[in-house]
Amino acid sequence: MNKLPEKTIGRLSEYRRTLLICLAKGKTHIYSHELANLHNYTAVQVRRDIMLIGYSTTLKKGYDVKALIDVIANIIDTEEGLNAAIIGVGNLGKAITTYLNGKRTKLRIIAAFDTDPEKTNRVIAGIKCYPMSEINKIIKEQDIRIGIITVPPEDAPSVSEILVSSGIKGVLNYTSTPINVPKNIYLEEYDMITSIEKVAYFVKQKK
Amino acid sequence: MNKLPEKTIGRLSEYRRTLLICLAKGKTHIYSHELANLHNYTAVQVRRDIMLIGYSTTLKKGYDVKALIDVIANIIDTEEGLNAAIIGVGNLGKAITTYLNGKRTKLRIIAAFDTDPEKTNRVIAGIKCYPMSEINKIIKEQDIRIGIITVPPEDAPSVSEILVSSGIKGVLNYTSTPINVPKNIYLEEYDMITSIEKVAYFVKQKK
DNA sequence: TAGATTGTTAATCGATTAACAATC
DNA sequence: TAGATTGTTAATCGATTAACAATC
Repeated sequence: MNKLPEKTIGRLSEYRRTLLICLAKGKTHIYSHELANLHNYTAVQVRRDIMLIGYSTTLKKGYDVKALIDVIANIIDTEEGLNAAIIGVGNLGKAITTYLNGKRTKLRIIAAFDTDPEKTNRVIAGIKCYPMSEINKIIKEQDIRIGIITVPPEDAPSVSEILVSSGIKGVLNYTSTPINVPKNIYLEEYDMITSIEKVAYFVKQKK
Repeated sequence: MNKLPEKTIGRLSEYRRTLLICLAKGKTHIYSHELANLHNYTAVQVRRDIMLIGYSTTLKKGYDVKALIDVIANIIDTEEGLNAAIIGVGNLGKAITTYLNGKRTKLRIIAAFDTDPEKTNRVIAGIKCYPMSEINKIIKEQDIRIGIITVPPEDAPSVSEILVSSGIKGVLNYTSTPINVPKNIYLEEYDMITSIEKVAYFVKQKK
């Protein structure tokens, strides 16, 4: 499966979550238009995404929910799972950890880091919190591939550097400071202020 | 200023934050390529965005930081500011409230809602937390235009319905359940699981 | 069969980038 | 002036959608 568009990957992840819920409800098959409606996408969009991953159904009774889940899992997940660490144990760090580790996914947050001595060397939100100085060591020892940055904005660049030099492969930056990473490292940035300001702009337009 | 692309609005919001930091550092002018580098965009992208908002500089010494901030503010902000409410006072709800109200923006989260009687009728993260049953009343009384949903995923659809019927104009959905709103209401959805799974996919590809 | 559905190509739409004239 | 920078159009790239043949 070579080079699926980033947008498609995002939607596949969303489809899977919906499909798992359908499965839990005992639904065995789902039409492209059903899946589309659940996500406010079009049926064509859904069919095209599914085409791209090489799955198809012989029946005209929709896609096999279980089979589709498996195909998506094959694309997104690795068999052994993937370890992640969270850097910055504030409200957001705790929210993400609790949320992600609550789901049964192939992704696990297995370590947290913070500078605050009140927080380090304790178990918070179910995972061990280490002092910042140990990032490099722990990442290597515990084979952590993904780093999630939830520190105050001014610390983002330095944290990002440490992560990169520790050999991390993917970075999720939740601070408002944009960061730079080498091309071979995958970076995703998200800032809430931007989202909220976008909403504000469109609300303003509508008046 | 009619109908700027959504992507441009997002970037303008990001530029502004960077520009404010530049201003605080005493920087009065900034080149398109400087602003671009700070965000991993291209200089053309920056110039084009700025062109679209109708700002231009006579100098060849870069954009006037202060002037550009004002132009962006004119586009995104409303003079009186905009009130928002957060629905669901868990870790994520608290994180967003603290983060947003910490910044000096024209957006204020002025009310929180939760079903948990332990939380209601108290002040949490600096704002009053009301029981869910009062959403309609408070939204109208306090002229709240934006609703931010951070409840458990299964409650998202019902919360969204209440918000819509209370006359909200913009919704930010941070749960993993996609929701539907009428066309005249602006909706932005963000789910962390999807982001992290995207990172996971690309990390996997790179192996 | 008629109607509904899928899979896929081609057309369209939107966003980014290349190219370049104008200007300091 | 030469070099750097901006503003803007045109070209390109990528993503979505329209159209439709095939099939149950």
